Amino acid sequence: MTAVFDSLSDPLPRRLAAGLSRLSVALRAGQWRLAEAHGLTPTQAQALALLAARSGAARPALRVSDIAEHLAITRPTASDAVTALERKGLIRRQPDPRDARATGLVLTEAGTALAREAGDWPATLLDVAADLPPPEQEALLRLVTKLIRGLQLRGAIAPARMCATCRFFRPYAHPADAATPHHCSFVDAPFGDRHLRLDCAEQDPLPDDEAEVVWTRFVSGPPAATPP
Amino acid sequence: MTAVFDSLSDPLPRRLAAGLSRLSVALRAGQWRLAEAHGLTPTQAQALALLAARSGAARPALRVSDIAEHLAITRPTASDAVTALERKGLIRRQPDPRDARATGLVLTEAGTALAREAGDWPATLLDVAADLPPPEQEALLRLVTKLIRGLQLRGAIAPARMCATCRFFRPYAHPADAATPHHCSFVDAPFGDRHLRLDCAEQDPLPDDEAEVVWTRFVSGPPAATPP
DNA sequence: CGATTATATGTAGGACTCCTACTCAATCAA
DNA sequence: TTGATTGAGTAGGAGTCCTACATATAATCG
Repeated sequence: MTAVFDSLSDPLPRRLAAGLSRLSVALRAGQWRLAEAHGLTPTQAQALALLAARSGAARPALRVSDIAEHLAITRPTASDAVTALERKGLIRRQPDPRDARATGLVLTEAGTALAREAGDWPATLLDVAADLPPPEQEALLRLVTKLIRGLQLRGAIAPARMCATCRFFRPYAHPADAATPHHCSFVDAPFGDRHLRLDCAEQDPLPDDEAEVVWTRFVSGPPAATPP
Repeated sequence: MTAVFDSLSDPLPRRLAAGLSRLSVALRAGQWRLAEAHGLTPTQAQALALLAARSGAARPALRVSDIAEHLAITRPTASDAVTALERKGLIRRQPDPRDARATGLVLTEAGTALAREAGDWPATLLDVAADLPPPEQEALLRLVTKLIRGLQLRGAIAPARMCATCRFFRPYAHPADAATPHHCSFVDAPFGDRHLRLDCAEQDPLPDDEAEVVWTRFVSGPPAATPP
């Protein structure tokens, strides 16, 4: 069972961290190139993309502290980035009707247009991901979902609007259908692991205790076939 | 085969990139906390860790440009970080005997000690990785290996000293042994996916064409059982 | 040998990141 | 109404990260 290498090697989690860190280096470098081509910095581009993803006529405008939380930076740093975006004419600050202390952030037209181009992902990363066989893409998505959930539970990351903790998510509602075993009761349609979302606009988060239940059902995999 | 969600969703590679980006955000934030606790910045800590990992009495000292390449930053930025580390007494610059233009970077004793503490990974990330069931850790390591290889082939990342492109790597040399199907001819021992390394000190890279052959054998999985 | 050309590093300057500590105004709770 | 909390911003400082440019050495080619 145990092999020579078990005592020779770093523990697996440590090597995983190292690997993810290597990916992170490449990702950050790619974001620099991409953002820079549009006169932005990675932080600005991420903030712009976040605003674009979360802007809806019906939803309240994001605030500076939302940006800070989502990018895991301090509020002053987020404030810096927002100031830069405002100076570049990509966003506007407007008073928040709900709270006179707060400032809502809204995209200008120029900002909306730029978010579409600069908010994308480095082409290299997309290419590499696309080169994986589809089943492995699916497996990776599921693993990444787990990691994000773990980070979220430990408070290391802002809550993601993911299927796995959504009110509309019914894991393995169609156990007989291997391709699309889950069900989304928002659009009322079956879907599979390959459709799992990490930032769905329609997501409605469950309270922690209920989320835990749904999550457990999701990670446990399909229920065993019922004996006759 | 196709479901409603196939047309509703972002393509899977795009969602994967988004997910990896979320992990990257958390990782970078964690690196800030960790490095800061030791009076460093993430870049400085990464440079220090790199020097610690690659320092061997027998090996030539790393140079500034090696740091820049590995961290995917420009040489001036790497030069800045190295200057800061030198000012803090953690490394020394010494003339390179092979090339009078170059500067070799060596850790001081203080630097060696600090690299051990500050060069580690954020505890949160290690915990989250360790919480995955071991088979999933193994699967993730294999997937991350593939992504890194892909980034490397596209020149987006410095060559990693990974098993999968090493002269001593014999993928599926023991096809009958599911737990440790590979073989490392450096230590002359069998090992499995869970032992795959991404930065092995003993790695000896194969030339591109031979690496391609070994890589293909690795990603193809175990050979089909021989018919009787 | 001497004149390129390439390489390794470093400097300069500027925009931005990122932090802590602080101010200010609005809100909430007692 | 007083006092604590919250959202935003400022101030100041070290560091990141870039593009250009400067300097020295090395390799190459007549």
